Amino acid sequence: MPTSSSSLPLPPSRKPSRSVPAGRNSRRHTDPPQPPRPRNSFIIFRCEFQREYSEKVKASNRSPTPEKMLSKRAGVIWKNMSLEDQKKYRDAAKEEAIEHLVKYPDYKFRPRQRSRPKRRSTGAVNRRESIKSLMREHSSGSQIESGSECERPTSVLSSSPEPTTDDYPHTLSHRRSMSLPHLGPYRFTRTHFIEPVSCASSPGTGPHWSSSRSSSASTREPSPHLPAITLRSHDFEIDPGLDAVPFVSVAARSSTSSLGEMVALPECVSSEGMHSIGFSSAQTSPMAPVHESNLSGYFPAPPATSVPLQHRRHRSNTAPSSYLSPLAVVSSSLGNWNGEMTATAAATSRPGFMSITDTLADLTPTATSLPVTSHSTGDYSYFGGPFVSEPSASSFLTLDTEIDFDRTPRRADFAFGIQDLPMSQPGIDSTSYRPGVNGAGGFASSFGPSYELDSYKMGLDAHSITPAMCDLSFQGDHFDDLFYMGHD
DNA sequence: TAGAATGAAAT
DNA sequence: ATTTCATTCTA
Repeated sequence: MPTSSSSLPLPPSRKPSRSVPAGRNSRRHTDPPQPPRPRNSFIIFRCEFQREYSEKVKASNRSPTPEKMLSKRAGVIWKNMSLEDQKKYRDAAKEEAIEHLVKYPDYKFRPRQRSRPKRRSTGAVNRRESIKSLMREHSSGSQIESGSECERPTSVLSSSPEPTTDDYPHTLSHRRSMSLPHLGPYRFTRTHFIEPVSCASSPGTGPHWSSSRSSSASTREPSPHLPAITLRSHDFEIDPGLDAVPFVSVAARSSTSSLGEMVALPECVSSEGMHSIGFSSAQTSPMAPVHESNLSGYFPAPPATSVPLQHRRHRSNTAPSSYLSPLAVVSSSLGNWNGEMTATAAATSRPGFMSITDTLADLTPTATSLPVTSHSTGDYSYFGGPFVSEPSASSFLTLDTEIDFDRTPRRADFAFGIQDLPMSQPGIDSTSYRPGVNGAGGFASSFGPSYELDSYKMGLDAHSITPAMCDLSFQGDHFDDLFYMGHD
């Protein structure tokens, strides 16, 4: 096939500003820099789409940046695109692949292996065993024993002409989680309790792609005969599928957020930069929410005034963030950790708590088993009852907060002074929760002292982990999960 | 520097 | 079955 048919007018600025494409996963910075992978059809489309989009935005006076990123919308459009149109991009991708093959005959895709060892999904791990392993992991502190996640040097085949550079330092000293403080502010990583060891980023495997024409990949010419991307007006809307999105920005990605602060209801939050409540209709111009920069979360609309949440797309989650109760934290933690992603939407059972991440929401909510059901405020009755929703119902809720949901809450994560309180106090339990009157900081007085602990306990209960002892004495650094022994 | 999208390739 | 990484841009 003749490659060009270059009759179609190319957008003049063919070359994006990208000279070093380098995504964060890019292998560009590896020792012997490797050529990037050939783009797949969607990626090609996305590039075009983005270009088109920004042009349109520039031309018209649409909102500058309705979304942080266009990937999602590109995905929607891609899905709605006719197959023939898609095929054009697939062809383009194929072309690029061939080009790539010609250009880098020795290229081989070598994804780094940085994830933790996969869980036996069918393993049906005994809960007790799971707990023990949890204990092991925790008790080992920041040490991680298994070196299995090191990049295997084996990928350098013997066909490599040069002596392999793969004398890997098998040191585990360099961990990927350098940036992840153990005690500090939450970070959300979708790994698990313990950050995986990805050994010493040594990319090694030093083959040898003929480096003579190294940068040519960055001057990649998009295929000229791609179908024009037509952007319709709704492509500029905040969320075409969402008629009205009331959103509440709850505070505080402040790095100092403790769980205690996080449980604060938005209504309670009053410190500076803490919250804003607003309603935005996607039909109207996407006017900024009250504090755009602070917008961090979407509340589901109150049932009366909003669309049912049925039509949420699976992958759709623009919605920034939310804070979870400790209950949710522990639940999701245990869920993940168990390998059986039993998300609990328990957080939604409390007024003001937002839901679980979209990922978790994809899973079967188990909130019905949780004792926290009676906190309807009327305002957000959505949150009032047990959150039995279809999987997609809350999928627009996401959390990109700094919570590491895969980590068991530690002492430092809880509000000041909470660790000194007994586990249960008469009259003060999790159900005595009321929206605080003291604002965000007033955790103890607002929510009852044992709230978080109870919450934590309930999280465990929800997973049929019953406390052998309810003595949550804080020994060491984190909650003594060891006191909770599973039974089954 | 993470993360949003889909898909190809690898594990 | 699950992960990485192609791209780009923002916060």
